[in-house]
Amino acid sequence: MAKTLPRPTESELAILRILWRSGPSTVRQVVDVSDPGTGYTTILKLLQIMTEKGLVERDDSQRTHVFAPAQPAANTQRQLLDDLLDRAFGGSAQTLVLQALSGSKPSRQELAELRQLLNSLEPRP
Amino acid sequence: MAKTLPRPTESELAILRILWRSGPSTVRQVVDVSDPGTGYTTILKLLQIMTEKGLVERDDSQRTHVFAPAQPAANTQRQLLDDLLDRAFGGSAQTLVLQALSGSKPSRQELAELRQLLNSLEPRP
DNA sequence: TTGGACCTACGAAAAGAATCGTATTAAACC
DNA sequence: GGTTTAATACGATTCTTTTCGTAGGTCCAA
Repeated sequence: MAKTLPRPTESELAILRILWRSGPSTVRQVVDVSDPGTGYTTILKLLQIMTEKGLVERDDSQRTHVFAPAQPAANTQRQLLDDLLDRAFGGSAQTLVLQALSGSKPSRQELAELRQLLNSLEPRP
Repeated sequence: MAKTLPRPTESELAILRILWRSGPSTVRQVVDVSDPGTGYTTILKLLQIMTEKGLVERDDSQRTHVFAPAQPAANTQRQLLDDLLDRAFGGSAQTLVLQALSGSKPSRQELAELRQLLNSLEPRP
């Protein structure tokens, strides 16, 4: 069963974003694409903590360990979204969607895709 | 000009939610609808901090002060949404919207409103 | 006019995050 | 073999957030 992981903190999320994009990475690799000025041991420590929390999985079969996200991006994103929904939007997904849409200037292309999504969601009799 | 306020912390947001729902309130009133077990001075202190940050406005013309949100809910929600968008979704509003929609089961009514919104967003020739 | 109820201010402890210095170990190189 | 290079582990420090105790002021009722 997929037990629910703790919500990643701000810096943890920054690292997860990198891992999602780059795939399994060593500390060095993460450092290389992180905000310049971030110390090596800082990121190492974070990855250690994240391993304890279960947010990432560590392959230590080689001397240089390799870290990978424990969950696909979509899962975590979903979790964060639900979370924000609860905390700030009173649980109304609609309000959230409206805000997201009304702010961005979606292209015609995006609008079309959204229409299609709406259609697919329409409850069919 | 409306300078941008700092992002509210978790507990600050909890209080904002109450103020958005109840309107301007005294400390006592906030306490009464907060999680039971939360101390009076805890909430008072939070409101003081929030006042400093500019998140709420305080009317101290009476002995018992009254606190009101500095921004309408929509503004802050918008800010939080943009923020999450950046931090977790790589800035793609569409991905976010898709996740939000595909998870909830929007009612026919909601779908209709969304369609209408889409129409209003359609770039007119 | 004093005692109790209720308010705000303030400081500080406790808990959680983020950052880094230092120690130690392992590999690689000469 | 011994030195340099590069990795992990760990503790300490700093910063932020949360929580609350205590002190001091104001109002009102007995």
